[in-house]
Amino acid sequence: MITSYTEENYLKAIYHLHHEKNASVSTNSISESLQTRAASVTDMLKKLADKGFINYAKYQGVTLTDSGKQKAIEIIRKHRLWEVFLVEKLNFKWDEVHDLAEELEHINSEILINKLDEFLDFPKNDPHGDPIPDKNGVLKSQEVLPIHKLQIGDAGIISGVKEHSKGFLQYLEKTGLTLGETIKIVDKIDFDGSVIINIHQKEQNISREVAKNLLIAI
Amino acid sequence: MITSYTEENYLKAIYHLHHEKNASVSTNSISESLQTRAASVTDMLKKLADKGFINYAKYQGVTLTDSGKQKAIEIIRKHRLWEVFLVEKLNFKWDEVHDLAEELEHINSEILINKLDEFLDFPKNDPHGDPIPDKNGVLKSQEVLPIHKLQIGDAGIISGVKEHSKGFLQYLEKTGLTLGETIKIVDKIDFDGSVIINIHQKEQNISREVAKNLLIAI
DNA sequence: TTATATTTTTAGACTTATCTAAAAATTCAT
DNA sequence: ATGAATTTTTAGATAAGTCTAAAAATATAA
Repeated sequence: MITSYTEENYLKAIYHLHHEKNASVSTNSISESLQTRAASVTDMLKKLADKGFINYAKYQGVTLTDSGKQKAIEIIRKHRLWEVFLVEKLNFKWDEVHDLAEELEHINSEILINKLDEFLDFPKNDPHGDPIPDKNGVLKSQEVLPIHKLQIGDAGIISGVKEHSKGFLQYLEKTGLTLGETIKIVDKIDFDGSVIINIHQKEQNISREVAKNLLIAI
Repeated sequence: MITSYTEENYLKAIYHLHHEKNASVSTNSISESLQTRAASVTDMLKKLADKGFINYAKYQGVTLTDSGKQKAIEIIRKHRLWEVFLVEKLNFKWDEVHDLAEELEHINSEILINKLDEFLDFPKNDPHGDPIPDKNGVLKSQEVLPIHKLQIGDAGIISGVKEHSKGFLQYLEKTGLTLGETIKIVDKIDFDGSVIINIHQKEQNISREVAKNLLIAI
């Protein structure tokens, strides 16, 4: 079943929203995520249901069918492989690649993406630490937790972000909180939710916001 | 001025048609080249004229304005750089890359394409021998002639094709007529327009059709 | 040079993805 | 559990790019 650029963006958004809240996805949440009016979302949901990509009943929110899930994972695979290409081969910074990958992910060729995968030496994660599905759509999810869920004394490696905005990524870069660094929780401040971590043999304070969006593999 | 995917295809088509016949481009020739009805072409020509990309007067055919020419050359630059990438880095064959480049050429980022150019080490020609415009839109056209315009005794290097169809490129590949090979004209047969050339120290007969579409630098 | 053929344009319609405004369904709070 | 707030859907409209059918302009040929 052929999918348009737009349909692909809806499927991807539904996939991500489902994994954020682990529940059926509401019209409004899609509307917000795609910056599109709810009325337009409803129209598209009907279309995607007709094509068999989602389970949709009026007013009940949606879930992806198997074929919808597969499509979404294909697009995510393409997005993340292009991001690796842009950072590793073309020397883009990790905060510059999202929008470009957003366009490249819609180029439609299985051969192309598999050859790109090979050229990049079958990377397991994209520049933000997110796992890359393999050519069969298998996505191995690593055990990660946001910093604010760790206990004092816990240690681990920075291995992903929950928030992908340019601003956040640039902040992390500037303060040395980059993928692969080892950190340890020194203290958690109840008052404002901030966390004191040890990184590079020094103590560093991290705000609640950052702690919630920085993922650690233990 | 922003251009849609479709507008870009029209501009590119007009550019190529103009360089084929060296005259103003007719509605019907665009219609045929894009596989779109003439009525639709007329609509689009009005739009492109409004945007300042073409000179258009009813029934008179069109020419590109400076800004239209610039847009067209940008797209051609992107198309040809992506073709080099696909062949040199991803190991596609020269007859497999056209359709993919046709999609990739519409990805809109000057930084991306300049970084790609650098990554590929600033190639001068694409895998079919066509020259790649530089980042300022300067396109240096090499002195090339189709084989059927050469005289007996002339020699040169195969450096491009006029016809880009898969079938033709595969035929050339199979018979060893690839870019960079040196050839010499041994004889020209008036009867059927075929040409006998010397290549790899052997004589080889080439049909009129092939002779017309294989370009030699002398 | 006038009739015929060809090319190009106009007119009106369709599809996709979007919008606004208003109606309907659901959820929430008292 | 019922009235208010929120969410979702319906109805009708718009823009981009395409189409067919028919009219108008241009080119060609006797």
